[in-house]
This record gives sequence, structure tokens and C-alpha cells, in this order.
Amino acid sequence: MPKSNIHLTASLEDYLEVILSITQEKGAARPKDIADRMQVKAASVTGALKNLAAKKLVNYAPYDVVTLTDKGKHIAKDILKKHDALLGFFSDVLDIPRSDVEEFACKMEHIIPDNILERFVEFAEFVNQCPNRGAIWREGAHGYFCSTRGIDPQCDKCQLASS
Amino acid sequence: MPKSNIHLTASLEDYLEVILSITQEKGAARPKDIADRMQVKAASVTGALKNLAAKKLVNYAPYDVVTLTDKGKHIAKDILKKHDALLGFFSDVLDIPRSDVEEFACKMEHIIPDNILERFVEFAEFVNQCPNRGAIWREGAHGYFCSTRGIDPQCDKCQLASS
DNA sequence: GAAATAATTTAGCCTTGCCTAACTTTTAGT
DNA sequence: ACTAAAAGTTAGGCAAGGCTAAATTATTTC
Repeated sequence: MPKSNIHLTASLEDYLEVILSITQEKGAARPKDIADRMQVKAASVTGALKNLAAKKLVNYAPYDVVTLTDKGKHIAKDILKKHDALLGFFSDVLDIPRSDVEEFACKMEHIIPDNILERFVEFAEFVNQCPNRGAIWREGAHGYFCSTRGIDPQCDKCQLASS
Repeated sequence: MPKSNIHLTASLEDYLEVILSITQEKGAARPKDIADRMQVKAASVTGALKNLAAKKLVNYAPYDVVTLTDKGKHIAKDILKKHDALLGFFSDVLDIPRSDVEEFACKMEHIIPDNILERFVEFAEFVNQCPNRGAIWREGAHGYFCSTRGIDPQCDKCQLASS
């Protein structure tokens, strides 16, 4: 796997992500689809595609459908993984509806450092693996607050933690 | 308080924040100080200041020191509040050293919606108010993991939660 | 299969926000 | 006070990334 220390802007990362998503649905992406998903005009897509093609991240030929190169696919999947991890954290830990964080996750995925994302993931895993210890959000008189239920003696992690 | 639905770019918000910070230290900010903190050249600061002055967020006159207007101060404090809240979350909940998240918080503060920040804050408050229930990070064989210590029967929140 | 429609590209423009180089103003040192 | 240095500004340039309008290519539809 060639080390890909390419610097990509948030915008270009978004294009890759969208192209991956469309490709997974339809096999290949057409500029029109990309424009619709990105909420930009078709002309802007052409520019981005030329840019990505110059970086060997997409296969692009005028008037043809667009596909990701291996390198492009690798990066796109990486971003999507971040996206999903963030969504998971917001859902499982902070208990915010996915629809409310979709857009925010789309912005965060471009700026969060790997080591910090790692923490988010570890924390979410902890909450998931050990539901009786995890934070539970409840609606109270003064808005939501955080609480937990009791410790489950069956839970590996709980026992591990009590040492 | 005039409703300030001004759209500010991340860059301009950063300028306000920096000016507030310098002002609190020295009474007023000089372009050179701002340039140093923002890691930009002095010429870039002049442009930003004119922009902010046009939006009535700073008091600016050529070759003079810079201060925030009430409106500017209000916005700057708001952003700083977000910044500190995020820093608190990363420190208290995820146990990441401040130095590692400073830069990230600087980016997040511009994109996080209020309602999501609210959740971050609530969660961090929970962890702070109820340290025995909060997540504790420990270094293990396979990196960091999450655990908790026992429940403190003295803790109001814990009792509240056990219902 | 020819004309109408839809998709795509090109060309040129705009904004943000940074830069450098050159010029002006202010400040400091002697 | 006068000059050298530091600070600030102006002018012009560049890259990213969007836009519109107009030209081009594909695709329908009758």
C-alpha cells in the first residue's frame, strides 16, 4: 500500500466520499449525481473531478462516468470510517439522533486527528460493550442529564475495572 | 442585546477570539500581536481588521490599537466559551492532554452546533460532578481503555440515577 | 433519423484569505 | 531632534472553490 500523504482539502475529501457512496449504489457515478449530493452546480463538479484525476484518485474522461482509483477508494473508505465512527459516538454516547449529527459529522471527519478519533472510538466501544455501566441519558425537569444504571457482575470489562 | 445573526467565517471568528485574548492580557491589541498569535503576516491582519470593522465588531483606525465593540466582545466570548467547553470535554471525559486538543478545539468551535455542544457539556458535567461514576482511562496492554470505579453512595447524582 | 431535451464541459467571474514587496508612520536610541 | 528600526498599511498576486452563461455532447422522443 503506497503511503498516501497527499494533502486533500475538506471539499475534495467530500467529493471522494460522495463518489464512493454513489458507486456503491449504482456501480459508477455520473457528474449529475455528484452535483446533487454535494449541493453544488455541475460545473463545479467538473473542476473537482479534474483536480482529483490529476491526483490519480478518480478515473475521469469527459462525458464518461466516474470511478475511484484504488488509491481514491482507499482514502474514501478511510473518511467514511471516520464518519461512521463519529456518528456512532454521537448516537451511543451522547444519544443524539443521527439526523441531527449527520451534517456535523461531515465537517468533523475532515479535521479530527487520528489519535483523538481513536479516543472517541474507544469510549463508544466501552459504552457499547458494557451497557450497564454506560451513560444513559434521561429527560428530566431541567433538560437531559446523564446517569447510569448499576454494575452488571457478568460484564468482563466491569470486573476488569474493579481491580 | 441586538440579535447578531451575522455569518462569520472561521477565520474571522478566530481573529475575534485572539483579539479578546490579547485585550484581556494587555488592555488592547496591536496588529503585530494578532499576527503572531494567528500565525499570519501583518498584512493579512490589516485586511481582517477592516473586514471586522465594517461589520462593527472591532474599533479600528489605522496605526492605532484595536479593541472589540460590545457586539464583537459578545461574539468572541461566545466562541471562547465553546472552546473551553470542548477542551473540558476532551480533558475530563476523554482524558486527552490539553496540549493535544488545543488545535482541534480551535477548529471544532467554529462548526459545532449549539445543541450538540450542549450535550458535550452535559456529559462532561456529569463526569465532573460524579467522579466515581465517570469514565476513567487506564493504560493497558493494548493501549488505553475505558473503565470506571465503584459507585459513591454519597453522590447525589448517583442516587438520583439508581431510581 | 431529426429535433428537442438533458447532461457535461468550457470560459470567465467572484469571494475568502493568505502571501510578498514596497511604502508610510511610529517609536527608540543616541 | 534626527535617524534607524519596528510596526502598519497598500497594492498586487495566487489558490481554492464556488457561481453563471454559453457551447458542446448524449440521449430521448416522435
